[in-house]
Amino acid sequence: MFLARDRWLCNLSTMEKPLETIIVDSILDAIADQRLHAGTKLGEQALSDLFGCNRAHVRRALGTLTAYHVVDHLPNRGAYVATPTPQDARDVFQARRAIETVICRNAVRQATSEDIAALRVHLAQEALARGSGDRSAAVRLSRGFHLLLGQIGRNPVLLRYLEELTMRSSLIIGLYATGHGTLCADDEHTRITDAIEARDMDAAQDLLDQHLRHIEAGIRFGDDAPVTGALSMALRRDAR
Amino acid sequence: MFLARDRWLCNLSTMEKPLETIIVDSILDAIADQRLHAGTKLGEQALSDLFGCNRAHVRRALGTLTAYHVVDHLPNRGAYVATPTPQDARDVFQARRAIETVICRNAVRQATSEDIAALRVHLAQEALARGSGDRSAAVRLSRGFHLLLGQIGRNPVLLRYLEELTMRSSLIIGLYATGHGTLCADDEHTRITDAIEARDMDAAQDLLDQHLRHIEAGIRFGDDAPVTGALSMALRRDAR
DNA sequence: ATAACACGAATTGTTAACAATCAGATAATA
DNA sequence: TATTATCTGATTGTTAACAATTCGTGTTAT
Repeated sequence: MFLARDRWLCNLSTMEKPLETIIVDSILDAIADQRLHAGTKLGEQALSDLFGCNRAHVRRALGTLTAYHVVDHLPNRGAYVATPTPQDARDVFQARRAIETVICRNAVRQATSEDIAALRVHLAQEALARGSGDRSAAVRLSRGFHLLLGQIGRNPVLLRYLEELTMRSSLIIGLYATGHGTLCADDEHTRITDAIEARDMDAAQDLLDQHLRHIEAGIRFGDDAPVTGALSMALRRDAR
Repeated sequence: MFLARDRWLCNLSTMEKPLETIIVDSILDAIADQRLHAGTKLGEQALSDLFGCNRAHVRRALGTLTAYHVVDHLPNRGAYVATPTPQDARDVFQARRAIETVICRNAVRQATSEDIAALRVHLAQEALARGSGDRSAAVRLSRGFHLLLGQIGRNPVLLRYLEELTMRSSLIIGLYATGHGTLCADDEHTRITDAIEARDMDAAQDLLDQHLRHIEAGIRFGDDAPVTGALSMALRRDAR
């Protein structure tokens, strides 16, 4: 039984992403960068115009985003960027601890020297973004560190869940973040990398668990003011 | 901001499920019951005829099943029931251990007496199905035990992942199961329930972890013979 | 006999038109 | 004035027709 792998490899050379993927990633990036705020309506016509494509494509993209629980789909009313409740936030972070601790142990077990090097490069980028005060890049790179860990862990199932959970975390942090405290986790990433390089499984796991608890502790619940942002403005990725 | 909850409650009285959900659940049940085997083609026209509906509905249903990783979607070729590799199986079971151990601790912490009673009822049903030699019911109820545990844990995020993972597990067991050994876990369910009732968190977690390892150990890799089954025959749920 | 090729049938992917539903505004009534 | 009813524009949901690709079969050439 032959899969369509040759076709994928062929397309990889030209990097022609399928249209739906482009839409999904654009919206996901906009949410991660907090250019799209919770509660923003994602109209089908508006998105069709923005991406110059058919409404059916937008519809499928919104479907997968709904499956990610990153947008809420209200029947006959349309799709809106999800507004996670405080309870949602607790559930998401508990799930992250459950999944990322295992990912972390996998990473310690299987990290190659190239993987460690990639982590160091990423840490440097994080430090750079931090130094230049680019909050948007800092958020994206912070998420990227966890995703990189997930790739090193080499369990696609856990990696996929991690992608979804970090995405929802971005939304949550965007909603409830206190001005500081939520992003001051730079040295924690460094310490986790050190533990991985030292092959200290328990230490790495503990550090990651504590790291996630710190992030969660930096969230202020209570006043939920879902700020509605403009759609076309948020989706242009000039700032990148 | 008002959600469409009233509408849902209204529809709950008449139990009018949305069409797509019916299709998804039918296929999922057929896979869980092993009436649909790995590799079976899920043609859009065939499904449209079977469910007497539009092809677009089938298309969406197949899309969500693809998101579940329960069917593989090959561009321009159609949808097939997924054929998990041995590596997939290992990844899935590692993810299950990561998630279900946390679910189990939640269950110990939050189980009410009604929850315990529900577990006991379920155990009785399992014993009954086992006694009558109904393998299909045994598989479904075995999965149901884990899902019930997930509901008691009261973390919707973890519960959703568990639903997907148990579904994929059904596929895996259907593919690689040795005749016996994979279903002889009845008393393990009982012992887990006992530990939950005794509020012994560590014991419950250990029992569940060992339970999952036993299931995984009962899988024979090596000879993958994806048996293709007939579609219309598999989807009729007379045997239920 | 086997491999390569071509053609037709069947299946998937895309698009646009149509129907149904909802939000907001306007008007009517107590 | 506040409330309800109705109407209109806009948005979502559905359907069917059309285009593109693939699969199986039969043919031909080596």
